[in-house]
Amino acid sequence: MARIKTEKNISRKDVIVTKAAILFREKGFKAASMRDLAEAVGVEAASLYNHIKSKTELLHVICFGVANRFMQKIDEIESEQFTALEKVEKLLRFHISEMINHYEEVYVSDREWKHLSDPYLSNFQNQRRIYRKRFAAIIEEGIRQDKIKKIDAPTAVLIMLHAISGIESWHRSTQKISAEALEENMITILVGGLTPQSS
Amino acid sequence: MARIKTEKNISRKDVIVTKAAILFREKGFKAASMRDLAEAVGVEAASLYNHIKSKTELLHVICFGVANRFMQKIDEIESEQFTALEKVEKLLRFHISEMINHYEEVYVSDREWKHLSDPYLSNFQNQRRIYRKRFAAIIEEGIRQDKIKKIDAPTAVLIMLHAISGIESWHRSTQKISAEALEENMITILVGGLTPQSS
DNA sequence: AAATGTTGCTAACACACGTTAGCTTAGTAT
DNA sequence: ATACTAAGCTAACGTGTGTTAGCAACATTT
Repeated sequence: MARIKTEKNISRKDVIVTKAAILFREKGFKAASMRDLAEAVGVEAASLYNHIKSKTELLHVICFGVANRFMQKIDEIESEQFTALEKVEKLLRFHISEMINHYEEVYVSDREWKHLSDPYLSNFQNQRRIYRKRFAAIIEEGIRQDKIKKIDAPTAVLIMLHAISGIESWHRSTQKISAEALEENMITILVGGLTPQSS
Repeated sequence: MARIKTEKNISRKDVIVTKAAILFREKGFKAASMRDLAEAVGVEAASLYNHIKSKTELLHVICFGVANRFMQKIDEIESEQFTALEKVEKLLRFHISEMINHYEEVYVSDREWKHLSDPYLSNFQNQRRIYRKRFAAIIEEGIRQDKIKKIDAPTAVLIMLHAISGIESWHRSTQKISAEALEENMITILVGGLTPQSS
């Protein structure tokens, strides 16, 4: 009888969620089976149900865990006294570090949220829409103050968020540059693309 | 008995592939069933197999169709006499217009290629790797000529390709700006992020 | 009109999936 | 030691999946 190993302050459910994120990332939510997950955890499939309600619950936990962290961060940044451009940069750096350090969860939340079922699905989509609007509002503030190029703010948000999700490729790459170098390069290109001095 | 409607020069297989791309985009490859596809085409599931070999064949056709168009374009651009920055811009504009005009196929090729099976899978991954290296080489050429900022070229490629895949969100958005405006905004931000005058 | 290939249908297969029921064993508290 | 809960196991369920076999209807050529 194989027990799920736990350390202090880490419940068996947490272990399952973490392994699920890895699996969902590499195979996709639909293609990853509970039997796959069970094997990764070192247990029979049915045993998982002593700790979780359903496969979809795992997706809920992952997606909303990530979404909440981003919401909390934008709350924090909005309430502080920075220029619009500094706020954008701080937000970008947070996105980058989340993508680097919580790769699996962020990736899954980004790509697999479609498979949420409906009370959760529309909730998630709402949060996402609101987040992007708040991000766009910061950029528009910068435009009004002539600190950011006169561009379409929602488009800029869209570019940045997706650009950052490209870290996925970096993660799997064999010849990686360092995480710090990656972050600086991204900031250079993305913030550089916003500031008006250029061409 | 419901026949698949065809127009001139469009085979029944083409009709199926096109509908499959739409379905794979909105539900994901694994979640879209052959019965779903059959319904979309207006036929029974088994009848599809008079035109195609397997579900995976549909994914092959979609993915390699897209990949080949990009390969052909980069061949063309490399062989012409432009500055590195012009080449980058041309490539970006091609990506953008492909994403706008062949949304479903490009999106599926981008997100669902993982579900290819192995002779095709590694082939596809190879093509992708090569394409990105060639793109990066163009950027490095620009850096050597001091026309592009001293950044890590593979990172720049990664940012741009993923940024463009963000057009997905634009496509589903209700209050869209025009396709032309979208293209100009993206070029402004992305090319602006490369050129050295900024900050 | 006959013959032939094309395209569809129904029925069914084998299999993988998420999940439940019922039971056993391991750990914890009394 | 005893009782209780937590966590595992085996077996099995119902359902949905991709796909095949065999047959009927249509379209096209002879």
